Amino acid sequence: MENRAKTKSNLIQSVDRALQILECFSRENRELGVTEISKYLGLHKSTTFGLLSTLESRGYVEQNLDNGKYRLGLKLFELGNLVHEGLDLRKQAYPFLKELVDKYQETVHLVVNDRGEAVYIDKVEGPGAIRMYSQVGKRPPMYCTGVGKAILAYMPDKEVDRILFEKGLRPFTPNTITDVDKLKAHLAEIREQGYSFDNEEIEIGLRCVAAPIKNHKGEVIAAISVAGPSTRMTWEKMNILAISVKEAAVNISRRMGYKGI
Amino acid sequence: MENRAKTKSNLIQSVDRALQILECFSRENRELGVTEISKYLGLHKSTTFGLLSTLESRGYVEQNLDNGKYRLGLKLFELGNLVHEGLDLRKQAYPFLKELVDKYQETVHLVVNDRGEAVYIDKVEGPGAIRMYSQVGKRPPMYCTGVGKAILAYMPDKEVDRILFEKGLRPFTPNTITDVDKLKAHLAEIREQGYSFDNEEIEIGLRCVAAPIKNHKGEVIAAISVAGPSTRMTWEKMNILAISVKEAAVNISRRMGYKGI
DNA sequence: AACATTGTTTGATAATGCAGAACAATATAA
DNA sequence: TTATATTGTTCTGCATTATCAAACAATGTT
Repeated sequence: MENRAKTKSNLIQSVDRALQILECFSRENRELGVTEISKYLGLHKSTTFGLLSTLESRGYVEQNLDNGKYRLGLKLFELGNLVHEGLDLRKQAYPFLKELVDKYQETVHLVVNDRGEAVYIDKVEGPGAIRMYSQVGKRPPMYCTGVGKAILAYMPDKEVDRILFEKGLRPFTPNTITDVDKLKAHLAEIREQGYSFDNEEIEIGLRCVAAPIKNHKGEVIAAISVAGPSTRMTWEKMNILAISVKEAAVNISRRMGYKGI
Repeated sequence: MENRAKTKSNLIQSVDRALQILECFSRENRELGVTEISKYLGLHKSTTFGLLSTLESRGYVEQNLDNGKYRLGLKLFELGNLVHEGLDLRKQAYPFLKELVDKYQETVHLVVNDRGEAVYIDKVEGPGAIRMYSQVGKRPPMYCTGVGKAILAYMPDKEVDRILFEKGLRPFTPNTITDVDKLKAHLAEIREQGYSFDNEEIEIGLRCVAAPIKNHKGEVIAAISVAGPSTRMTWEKMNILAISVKEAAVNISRRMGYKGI
């Protein structure tokens, strides 16, 4: 339609800083003070205060009047919900996730690719007492999770390089693949098989099987996985799961308009 | 702790505008173009573009490459989830419960609807020696308690039927409503008033006033009540309480993201 | 009672965001 | 097809605006 080739980043400083402030908050740090934030971002206290005040006036943060600290506000909840609803991938995928859980009694995840990062957008938990701990909205690493590798495997080589360089290849366990070339060979294998395993690469005792979901253009936009404790996830089960997970992923891809196999 | 008396709004223009952009999007307008937004907000096209680019660079909006339009991004989903988790009802409700106790010197309860059953999840006890005996975690009957009736009143008719059939309508006192049609008429009345009374329906000598709490979707997820011995809970006091309890419930609902009145 | 640390306010300075116009690419109309 | 309108994007100079620094007020700590 138009000239859609964005050039160099011409960002608006104050806006970028305000957004950075929002991203300071996390599960571990639900409440932060002005000084705390300004130290973290390297901004002056008064600058931070101005940004916070603006965010506050529109409900993106709110202040705890007991201690003066700030926390994320309800406006974000509202907008987040809007996004959540719009993710029709989620709607389309849900019945297939449910089916997998019912069949294998293990937790199933749905993850999307957000500019090189994976984001959990849904999960259906299995009945077992020993469960994989995960939270919707979280961003797991790409190179050492089933879903992440399933997504990486279908990316252009250049983008894979960029992501791996940016994030690094920290070893979470002895099984984590930390060598770029080894990982790339592994990704090629995944691409050929159409599914990926995570064999305790991010956490000892956790295995999963994942498969990529494609959109109408055939681009990999997401992935699903079935995850569980290694005790239950035997290799026999993993191989059976591979077929089922791949099948479910293909079905979801079709729902998203994918015309391929 | 600090000087917490904010004066005049000294907002940062560009940040405020960026936030305004986010708020342009809605269920009806999931995708908007640069020109569209700039017209709506009365900004210059290039200004809007700069703001959008900054928002995009951090994932707060994303572009539909097919038509160049923008939509809300996954970062908002991520942050919204964070807010959602932090919003546990109990934390939000507590100050309002405390306020009611301080004002009326009677025990206040917070109850959630757990798939058709009421569960006490918090209480703040009044100072009086004659107290209502209750335990957090307990599940009182729905049809003969103030909180239970406040929750029932907003359920789909079919679910009300199911619950009443499952649990039955055992008479605890001569005041217990044991007739289904009478109870349903009573629930309709509660729905109209926005609060419910318990007039010695579960125990002689115990009266209470309750009101429903709604979530962001307007669904009744919980209720609060002020309860005390009939000797102190005169009808005059009950009517005064009705207003206060309803008000507190509405305030808590807002904290839970409810946008209605 | 002295001190350190918070969030908040103010005002001077210059960096920064903004509008206008031009550009490129598409969609629509003739 | 050709012409026109409309889209998203880029560029640059000017003046508005965001920034920093320092001071303030109120609380928590020693």
